[in-house]
Amino acid sequence: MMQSRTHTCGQLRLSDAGQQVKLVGWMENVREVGSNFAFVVLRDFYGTTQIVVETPEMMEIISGLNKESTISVEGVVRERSSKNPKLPTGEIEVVPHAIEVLGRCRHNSLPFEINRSREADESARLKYRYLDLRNPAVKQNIVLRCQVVSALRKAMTDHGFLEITTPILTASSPEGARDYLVPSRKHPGKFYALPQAPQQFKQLLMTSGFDRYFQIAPCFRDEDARGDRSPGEFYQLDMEMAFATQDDVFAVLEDVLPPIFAQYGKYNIASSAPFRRISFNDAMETYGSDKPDLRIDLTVQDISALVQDCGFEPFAGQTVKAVAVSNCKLARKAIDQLCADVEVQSGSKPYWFKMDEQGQLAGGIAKFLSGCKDALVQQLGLEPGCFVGVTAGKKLVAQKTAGVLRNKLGAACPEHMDTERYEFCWIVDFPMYEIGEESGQLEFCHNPFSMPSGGMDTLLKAEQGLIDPLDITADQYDLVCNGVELSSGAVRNHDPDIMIKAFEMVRLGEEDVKKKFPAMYNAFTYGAPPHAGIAPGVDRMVMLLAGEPSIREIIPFPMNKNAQDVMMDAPSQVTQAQLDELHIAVTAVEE
RNA sequence: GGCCGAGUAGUUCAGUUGGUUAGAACGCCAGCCUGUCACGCUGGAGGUCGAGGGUUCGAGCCCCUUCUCGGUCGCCA
Repeated sequence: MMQSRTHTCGQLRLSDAGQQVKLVGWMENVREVGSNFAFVVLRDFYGTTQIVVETPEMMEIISGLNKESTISVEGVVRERSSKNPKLPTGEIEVVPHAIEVLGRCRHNSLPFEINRSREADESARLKYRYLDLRNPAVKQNIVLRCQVVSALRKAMTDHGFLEITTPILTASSPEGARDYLVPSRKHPGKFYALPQAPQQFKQLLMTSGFDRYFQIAPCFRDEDARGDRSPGEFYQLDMEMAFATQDDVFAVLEDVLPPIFAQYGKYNIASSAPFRRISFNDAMETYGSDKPDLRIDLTVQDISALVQDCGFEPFAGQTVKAVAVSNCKLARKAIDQLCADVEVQSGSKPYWFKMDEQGQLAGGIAKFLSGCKDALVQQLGLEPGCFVGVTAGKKLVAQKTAGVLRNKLGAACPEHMDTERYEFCWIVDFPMYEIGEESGQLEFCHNPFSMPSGGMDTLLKAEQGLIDPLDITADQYDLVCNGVELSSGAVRNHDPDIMIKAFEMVRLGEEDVKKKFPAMYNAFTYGAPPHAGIAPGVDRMVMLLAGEPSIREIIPFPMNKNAQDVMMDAPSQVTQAQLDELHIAVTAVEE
């Protein structure tokens, strides 16, 4: 029976000198100095400790081993004759009298060097994720994730929320993202679906009388990946509150999140309650985005009226937006690169000009603007050294391009962006309906669960033509932090009559509501509480806290961009027998 | 699915106007080294230049096709 370790590799200090100890871990490095003398770096989860091998017997064991083998070391702690102040354990070393090989590493060269794995090819990292995770810098993000999840659980529990798990095998939902389907063995031709979110279950819990629910909920959506969106599966801090308003939901997160962000974040400053509230329309108008990064002090201004007729063809009859940057030190080359980046990301070309030190408009499109210089100077508050980025197009295009431009300018001009903090805001008053691009008709803008602001009255007025359906807002909100959409939430529509009316606006009716959400609709006819909720993305929160640009850095075992697990080889082929049992005929199999 | 970028040694990369035997660093192997800690020194092995086709006397480099990975847009109630 193996005796347990007495200490971890991060534990021993000078005060332990003279002690008999047993350490276990991975052989991270061996530095041979002379033929019978070597330093071994032993690493475990907690740290590293130097082992000094001084005898031929110990040397023989060590020299026959590849790096990354696991060993146990029994020996005596000794003060180093040459200390390393960079290491917590740098004042001591362990002199072994027994070394046991626990798990020999059979490979004398690894796919990448453990401590430099972050520089390695990402496919290799994902295939050998278990090696990648040995890198303390990689592992630390996963530790952070655990700490954050734990802190969230505690905070939610402290606020009186119950964590309730909801089914993973459930029914396909007709709205939203593409479902992951699971074939049913007992019911030929029928399928379960993995939940895109526990949306309907949590609303049913409210109807059941649970007052405050939360869950660190796995969600599954078969949609393409992004840098900040993992394909397939992700986790949400899903929550819902009965008899609650928008303000009640805001109050909970304004209480829960800032301390966690300040404690676990890369930056230790987070906005305090109450977070700024910005209407969707204002956000689009002022920041060119429904997820504005408030760390950037630049805003978007409308200069359509001033420049539409200036003779510059792309401005004619279009909405024109400007982002003015005072005291801008960007070189011409940097400006060109920035504009190119904006065009790639937004799909629309930005323009620019600046005011030189003599107070003249210069560069870019300046020559078209001589006729409206005074008006521009006044509206944009131009002074010598100002750079002005300009976007044009249909209103939404001009806004969104200006939003991208604003972000790029913020990143390029440090004096206009304080990166070292977490700036939260709520985006509120989202439109309930929009004109669908394909259908050309009125459609739900976001989700049909949200309560139209003003309830039945608003819908009736719209029906009577007293208000434009496009002006109807929903009691729906987003939580945004540093330009990242952390979450969507809403006051739910708990009234079957208002639900039907909301559906009628988009040419659907009671039958459609019943068909799409049978359990929820029926449940609401038995007396439902008004309720509201939200579901911040756990992965994105951890990403922000870790300061990582890729979501894969904060997921223990991430899939690649094409939704493959290259380590486990998923998705993979299955046997014909499995398919037969599930009543599935695969028509085309590629190998 | 569209657009952009990348693919050269185990790893990270360089490779000029198309021209001799494709280089460096790290890692690996061998030797030397008794206080290293990114140990050092000397030497060595290691390449289908993602794949296929084409142009050329000659292709890592130019052209076409294709595959893979990443970014971005579409998509994500």
